[in-house]
Amino acid sequence: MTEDWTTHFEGLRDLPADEQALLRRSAHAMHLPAGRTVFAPGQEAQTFFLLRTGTVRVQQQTETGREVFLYRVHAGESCILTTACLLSSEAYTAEAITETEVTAVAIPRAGFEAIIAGSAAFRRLVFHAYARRIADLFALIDDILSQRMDVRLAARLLALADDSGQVQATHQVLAHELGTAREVITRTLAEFHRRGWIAQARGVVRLADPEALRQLARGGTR
Amino acid sequence: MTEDWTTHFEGLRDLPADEQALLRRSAHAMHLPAGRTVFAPGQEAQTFFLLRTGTVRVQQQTETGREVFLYRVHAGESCILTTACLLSSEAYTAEAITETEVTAVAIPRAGFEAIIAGSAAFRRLVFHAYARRIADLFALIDDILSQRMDVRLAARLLALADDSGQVQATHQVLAHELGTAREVITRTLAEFHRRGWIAQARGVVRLADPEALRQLARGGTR
DNA sequence: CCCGGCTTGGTGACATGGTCACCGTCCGGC
DNA sequence: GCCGGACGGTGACCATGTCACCAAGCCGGG
Repeated sequence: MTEDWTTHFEGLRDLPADEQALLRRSAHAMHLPAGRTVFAPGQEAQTFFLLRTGTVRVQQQTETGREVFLYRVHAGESCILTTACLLSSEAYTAEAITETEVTAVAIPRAGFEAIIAGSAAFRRLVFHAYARRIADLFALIDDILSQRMDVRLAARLLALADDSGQVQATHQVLAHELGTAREVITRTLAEFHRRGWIAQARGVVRLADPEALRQLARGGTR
Repeated sequence: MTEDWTTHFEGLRDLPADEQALLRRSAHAMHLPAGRTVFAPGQEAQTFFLLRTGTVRVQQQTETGREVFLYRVHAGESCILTTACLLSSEAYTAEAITETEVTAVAIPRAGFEAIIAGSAAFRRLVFHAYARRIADLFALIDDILSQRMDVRLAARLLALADDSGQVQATHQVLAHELGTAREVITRTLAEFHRRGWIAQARGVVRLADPEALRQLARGGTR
């Protein structure tokens, strides 16, 4: 790894030269295809990751076999579950799967601990991510408890829509994202359709009245 | 603070003398009565806490005004939300309330950062707690999504029972702990009673058949 | 081209949980 | 003893989750 990848990560650019050198000595590049399992429940964390391109989905299996979407790791971020497991020497409780092709910087356990100890800036980078994700998790709990699938679905449709106002996703995928059943999505979309807010085709939802959806997502008024 | 309180915390006892001295210079004792707010949403974290005695309840308000119980901080522990907010300079998103009389060690922001930077053992103490709590949060999400109030209630009753198999709690309190409504608790307890698993009195639940409850809590078989 | 299997979506029946409204009972303070 | 508030019980109703089953489109093999 000869390239100076540290410049790709905000917060690492301004590191003192010796700390950047420490990073570069420990790290190596990683490349994964889409759909690959990054870690699975029960494994011990051995490597710290900084994502350069692509996205990774982190989800948990409940005892009843359901999959709960926890969060998504984007480019420039690290995975807090990995951080947690590395620092506490506990096994993973969730699984991570690449959603797209992924390139990342990998730092083995020993190197990670050395850098955490030696670099205040690196600590800040890691724990800022940590704190933000904790807030995300709280928001997720909030979201789950607030029920109201119509509100949650409206918000998710708006978030997933492309520039032309289309969402490329099957009911099944949407259900999975929101942690609910396909039938519920089907029913809720049917209701949206009755109101003229969306048009549907196989695997596609077209937002006909984004403003109405936005109002539902914001206000929660039905 | 002349007393050597560092011996009260596992993981701090074996600290090098200079790091212990650093700790003692920064810290001061705190004492709070029961029912006091420790922090509230929107506040900036200014002080790190290590709990010596008592318990603190951390909960979040949803937009709909509901309170979600997140976790409890026990003696010997620290509050991860505080750690997160201190390290990332973000405001609290939840509130903390003392459940009992509480004594704690308080370390102001500047001192905290100095110790984090200077002491590997202290880092380990803080981040172990951090990782464990993340796992707790995942378990909480799991718990919420698994539905089945009877299973969750059975588990909570067993956890809250004293030596004589009694739980001192009103239906309202139990509902609050599990993030549900009082009526649901009433209904579920009535069902447990019908099966002879518990006996009820005002403000008290006596576990008549803990084994049956344990089996429900474990197996999930109704 | 047809066939069969798979994916996607639609639907009704039912169980559970959350919410609302209202009531009876118990307890402690005055 | 009276009264207000806390506590518990109950029925009605709605939203969601689950199950079972079906229909329509898509695709690849023969």
